Amino acid sequence: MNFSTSEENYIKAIYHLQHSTELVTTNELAAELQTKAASVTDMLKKLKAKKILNYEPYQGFTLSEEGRKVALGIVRKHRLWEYFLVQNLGFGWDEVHEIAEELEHINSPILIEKLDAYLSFPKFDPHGDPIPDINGKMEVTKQINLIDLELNREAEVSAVGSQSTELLELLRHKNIGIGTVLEVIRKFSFDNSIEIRIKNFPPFSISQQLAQTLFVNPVYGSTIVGSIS
Amino acid sequence: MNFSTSEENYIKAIYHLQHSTELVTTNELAAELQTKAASVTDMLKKLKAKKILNYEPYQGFTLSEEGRKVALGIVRKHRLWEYFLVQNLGFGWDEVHEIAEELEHINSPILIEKLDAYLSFPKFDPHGDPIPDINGKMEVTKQINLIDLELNREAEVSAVGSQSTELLELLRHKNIGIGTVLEVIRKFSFDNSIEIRIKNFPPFSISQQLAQTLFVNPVYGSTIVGSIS
DNA sequence: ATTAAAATTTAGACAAATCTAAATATTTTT
DNA sequence: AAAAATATTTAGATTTGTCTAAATTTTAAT
Ligand SMILES: [Mn+2]
Ligand SMILES: [Mn+2]
Ligand SMILES: [Mn+2]
Ligand SMILES: [Mn+2]
Repeated sequence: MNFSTSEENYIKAIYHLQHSTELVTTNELAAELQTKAASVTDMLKKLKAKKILNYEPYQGFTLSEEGRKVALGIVRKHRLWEYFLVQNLGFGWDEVHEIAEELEHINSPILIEKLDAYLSFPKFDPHGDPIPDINGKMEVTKQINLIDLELNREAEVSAVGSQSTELLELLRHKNIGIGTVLEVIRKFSFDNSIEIRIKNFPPFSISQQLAQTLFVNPVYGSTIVGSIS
Repeated sequence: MNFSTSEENYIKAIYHLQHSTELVTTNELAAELQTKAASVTDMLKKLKAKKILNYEPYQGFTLSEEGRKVALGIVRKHRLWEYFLVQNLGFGWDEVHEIAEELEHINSPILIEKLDAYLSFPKFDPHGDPIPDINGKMEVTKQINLIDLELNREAEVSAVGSQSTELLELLRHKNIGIGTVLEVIRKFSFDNSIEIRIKNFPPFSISQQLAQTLFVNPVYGSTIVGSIS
């Protein structure tokens, strides 16, 4: 089965929304795609007819098994192209999302397999998100939100929770990227800001909003103040 | 000004048709795009309104100066992507046209400039066609049609006149590609077939139809039987 | 349990791109 | 120069994707 660019954008958006809330609602999807609820309803009917969706009027919806496979295929294309743009063409990680948003709709399975091989089968995109393989399988990372990282525990930034230009611009300014090793020095309850230190740099503080979009992997064996042995 | 995929396909097709006949006609364009004359007329009005076309009803049409620039931009994208697909991803030169037909519509000037640099600014695509630079300038080759090549004059295949799968499949079977050095041994007036020899291989003959789609550059200083000095 | 608010769907309209069939203009043949 | 053939345009319909406004359903509040 083939899908239009518009259908693909809906399918991918539903896939992403399902990660937070199991059952997706019409308004959520309309907000995500910056369109109107009525347009969403129209597309829901269409996708249900194509057996991509489990959907009953007024009851919310989820992707069918088939729909999930389609979504993973689009995510795979998106993230492989992003990897190519950053690693090969020299784009910054904050410049590639819009372009990948177009490239993900190029329809050529053989192209994607050759691209994947050319890139040596990368497992993560420039934002730390896992790239599904041709069967839809991808690495699961046991990453945690920076908010939940214990004090004085070194951790490596593994992913960011949004691709907005504004966020990526801020991260660039603060010299935080995928792979950055940092630790949390203090947490301030007044505004939930936290003070962090990047390895070999002076500490500085970041807002709660920023901390919430950062995901990290604690570095194995790093010093935990007060821990025994 | 921005253009839809459909508008871009029309603009590029008109550009290509103008190479053979200065003034393009509605039916020619309809045949080229495999659509109906009525659809073409609709689009002609639209493109004229956007000042892309010189067009008066019933009188044929040509691209305006602006239209030519737009066309060259699309051709540039198409050929750069083809070059990438063959040189970097390992596609055969007969497999890339359809994919480039999609990729040429990705809208990101910076992407194309970075791709061009990544490929080291190639001057010709895998079919021997010149790649316009960012200003629309491209190398002009003094290539001639194989039909017009004098006997026993070595020449290098520089371009093919069509990207049809059928043609490229036949060329592959006969081991003819861009860069192949060959000479014409005999011409048969019965069916206008010609006998050629690829360097270091036994001679064989090709049909008139095939010879007409091949363009060659005579090799400088090659032996011309019967020529003086 | 009603009422009010919010979410969702339906109805009807619109723009883009296409098509078929009919009308009109141009070119070619007699 | 008229008739026939061909090319092109117009008229009206269709599909896809979108929108606004109205109707309906669900959820939350009194
Ligand atoms: Mn997209
Ligand atoms: Mn990404
Ligand atoms: Mn195209
Ligand atoms: Mn080409």
